[in-house]
Amino acid sequence: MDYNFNEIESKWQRYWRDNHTYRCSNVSDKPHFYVLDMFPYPSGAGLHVGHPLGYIASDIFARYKRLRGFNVLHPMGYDAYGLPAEQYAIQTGQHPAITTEQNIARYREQLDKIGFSFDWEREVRTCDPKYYKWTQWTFIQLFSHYYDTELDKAMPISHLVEKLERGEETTGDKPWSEMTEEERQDYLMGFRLAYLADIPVNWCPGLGTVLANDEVVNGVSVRGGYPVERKLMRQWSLRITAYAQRLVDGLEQVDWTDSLKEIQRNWIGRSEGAAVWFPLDIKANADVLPGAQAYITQGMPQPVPSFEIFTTRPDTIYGVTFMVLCPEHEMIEHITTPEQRAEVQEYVNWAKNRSERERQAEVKKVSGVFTGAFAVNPLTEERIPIWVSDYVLAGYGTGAIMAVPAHDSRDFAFARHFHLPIRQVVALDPHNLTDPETWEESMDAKTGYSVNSGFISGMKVKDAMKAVIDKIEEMGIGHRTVNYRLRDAIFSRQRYWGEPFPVYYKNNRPFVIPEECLPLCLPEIKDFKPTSTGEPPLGHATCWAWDEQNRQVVDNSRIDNVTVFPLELSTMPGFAGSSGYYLRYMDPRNDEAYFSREAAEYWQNVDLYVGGAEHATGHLIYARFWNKFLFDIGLSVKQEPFQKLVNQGMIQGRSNFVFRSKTDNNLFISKNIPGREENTDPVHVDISIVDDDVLNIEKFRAWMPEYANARFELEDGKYICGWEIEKMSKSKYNVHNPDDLVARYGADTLRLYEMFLGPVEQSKPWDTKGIEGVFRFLKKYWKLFENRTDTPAGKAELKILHQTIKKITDDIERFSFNTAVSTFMICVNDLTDLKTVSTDTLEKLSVLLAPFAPHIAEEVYHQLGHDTSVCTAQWPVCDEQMLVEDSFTYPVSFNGKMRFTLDLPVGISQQDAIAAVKADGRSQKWLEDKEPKRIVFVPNKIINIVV
RNA sequence: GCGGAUAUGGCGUAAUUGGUAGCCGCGCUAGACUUAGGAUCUAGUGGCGAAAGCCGUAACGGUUCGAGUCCGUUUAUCCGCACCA
Repeated sequence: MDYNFNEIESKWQRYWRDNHTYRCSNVSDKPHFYVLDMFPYPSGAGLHVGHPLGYIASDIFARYKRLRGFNVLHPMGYDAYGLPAEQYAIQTGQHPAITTEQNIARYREQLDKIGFSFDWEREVRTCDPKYYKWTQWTFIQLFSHYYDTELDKAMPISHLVEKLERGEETTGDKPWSEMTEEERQDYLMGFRLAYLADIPVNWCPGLGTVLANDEVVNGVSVRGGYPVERKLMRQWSLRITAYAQRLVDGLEQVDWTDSLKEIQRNWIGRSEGAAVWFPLDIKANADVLPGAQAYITQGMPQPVPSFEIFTTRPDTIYGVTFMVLCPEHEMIEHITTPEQRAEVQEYVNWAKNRSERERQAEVKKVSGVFTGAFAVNPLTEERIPIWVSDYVLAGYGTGAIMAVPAHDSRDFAFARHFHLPIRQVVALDPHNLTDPETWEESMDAKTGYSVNSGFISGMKVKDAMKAVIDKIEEMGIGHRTVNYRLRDAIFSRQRYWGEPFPVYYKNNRPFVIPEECLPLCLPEIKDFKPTSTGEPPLGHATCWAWDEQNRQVVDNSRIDNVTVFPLELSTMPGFAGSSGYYLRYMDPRNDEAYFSREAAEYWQNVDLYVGGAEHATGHLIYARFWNKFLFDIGLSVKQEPFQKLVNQGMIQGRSNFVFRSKTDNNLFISKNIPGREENTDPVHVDISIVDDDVLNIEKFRAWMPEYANARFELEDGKYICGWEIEKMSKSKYNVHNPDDLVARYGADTLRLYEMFLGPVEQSKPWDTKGIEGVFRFLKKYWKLFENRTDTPAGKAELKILHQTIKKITDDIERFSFNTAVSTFMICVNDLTDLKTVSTDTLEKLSVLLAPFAPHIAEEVYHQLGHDTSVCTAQWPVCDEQMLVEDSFTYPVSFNGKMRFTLDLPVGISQQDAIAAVKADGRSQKWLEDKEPKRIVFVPNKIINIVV
């Protein structure tokens, strides 16, 4: 009988479902293991062959761990909130919930065909109220906590209030006791981990929403590619910056690739340095001081208005020749001299109205303006001019810098452009200085010695840094500090299809609804566009007000701002739902809590997380932050959520193009015809109507109406298409669908082939050609099984089996699934050479193969007489005795060059081995009767003789 | 510009971690079986050479008895960040 994968696969998929084979319990004596995939956003395009790559790898590992006796949690769910379904709703009016539901059904159907071992009873969907109840709950907790820098953890906001009441903590301008209730609320808002504030945001008019930093690349939105502008808006944010240090430190604990850790470190961008106060030169600025009086810094030795700068190079403070403020700096208007006012005003306005994209595109252009004001270098008491320029960013440090043009390339370019002085204060050779005015570039490296620098002259850069910081701390004009590039995460989206905020507004101030009233369900609306007044889509909801007394959502008409208040109109961003889903899988049906303490204690954290590296600065940072917060408030039991992380590579597509004439829309010119390049434009063509880059002309004409009358200029009677490796996408017509491959070769072949393509971590273009090879392997395995014998295995057979057990086990542990598939092929080839194979060997082999090709393994296992699933079998153990050799074939080399091989008994001594080499006739040619100068003998490795 | 990674036959890749480079598969060549196609099977397949042999892991150099593997310099490709003071 032939290998009938269709029958086998549908039979066992049904069996696994009916028998709940992959159901996983939270109660078990077995050791636990948690294997997680990044849950997908169910897009309308369905799965292509790239999506299952990571799922197959994690499925193999999960199945392997089960066979090794672990209780394995291997769940799957859907990241169901997202922009595409909502954009589709705007275009068609179809409710995103319906679109999402349909897409999920399609995903599930496709996933089921591949034979994954997910415990579907634990499925979660981020758009399910039973799930997002806990997303909202976490938001309430974030709102009700602040970061206590002394305890270095999140604490209830009431803890801060108590400290303020006891006077252990001071508020600055106005004491807590004198504040009104509203002033107190506003003050506390500056500490809450989820807070509302006017902040510059990435506003995307094309999508009608704000976006987080990781959702914007090169000034345009990741989704849709619309331009993004800077805008000041009142928005919810998460104070992720409070966790910056812990997010850096935590990277030491986890088993991730160095490159991914490095990406996160860069994103967090920790830099050590100093904060220094530069006082204004009061004499020079006499006429501009009045408004600046408000900037007298607390704790300064003299009550002089000053501004704070941040520097990583305190050692260069003697080289400061000017200061620069960012255009948004609030002190500009108070210090600018009347003569400079018009010019400064104009510059600030120009900078403000520049789009983010323009600013980034013109980074190399130097611009700026002098304020007319001067500051005093606190160490040299020198008078230094204050400038404004947009190369200083408002969002980093204090938005003000001390410029050291000799040792900072940006300051250097600025100084050159405006003819400001450049003073060298660091030199590799202190006795051999050159005139900085002749330099072509600044000397930025943190090496060498300080020069022209008062008390630090002659010190090494590193020592000088420390000395300067010590000095400014002693003088009370600054201190040692750490700055992070990481920004707080903007948490509001002016969108419909997301989690509603459990927030209502009383006197314009936000209040959270009581936890017991969750979930606050997303209201129905008919129009998914922003309202005519520019409010988010939830502005269309008619029943979206909070009755404080009766604790329920009521009709908008009842809003009186006494007992009934308006609810928040923004919704949460995509990362809200995905930041804690891995925890919910541990206890997904719990209605009393996010997840029980027992479940968390049992599963701890994710042992193996598989997914794409594109989430490095998004999901993988947010989830770590989320988890650390839940750890602080006693829910999560581990600081780091994902112990080991494997990034699967991206499967790219190979697109085909036809070349359409620029002058004649119906004419297509074959690739290699001279002049084709100048006279045509490439147009994507569906890869299914191209074979080996040769276009099927009939199918092309039938493909789309606009091509019905296409004419062609052929070469050798064929139309040759162009090709390119691109991202696999529906719009590029280069998608390979897993369903087609499953129908043609079966799921087991698809699984094996995806693994066989190469290391899981590597990106590569999809190429279906080689799939026949693994299909052939399964057919050979099946044939082997049909020709089995009941006689016990011989020595040769046992050796092959145990070699395979050893190698496969090792390959899986190393996550090297491509070599594992090769190992299987070698094994089956070797066994085929033996003519017959024992049932015992086949049974063990079926267990080894079960993680990779579960359907055929299950069929073989059952036909060999088992009535339980191969998933519950025991992983075979390698009997090392079987692999012991009595002789080893030594490569014998002379002067490092291999000359011949020699079979010698295992365990032979060096003396005997050398004697054997000398006795061998072939060695005479190389020895030439000379005594060897040196002999290298590595048992079971090599014999090398140096003559 | 800064940071990270990668580089091996016509192609995807492998190499017990410093010990016979090219396993396994695709493709290709020849043959067997078939009316034919498909499927299957056998043999061959890094380059040069009739052969012995020589050369060969992006390039150059180094360490070593021995380097794809370790070190240095360079080149190319991919990814991340990008006025972050």
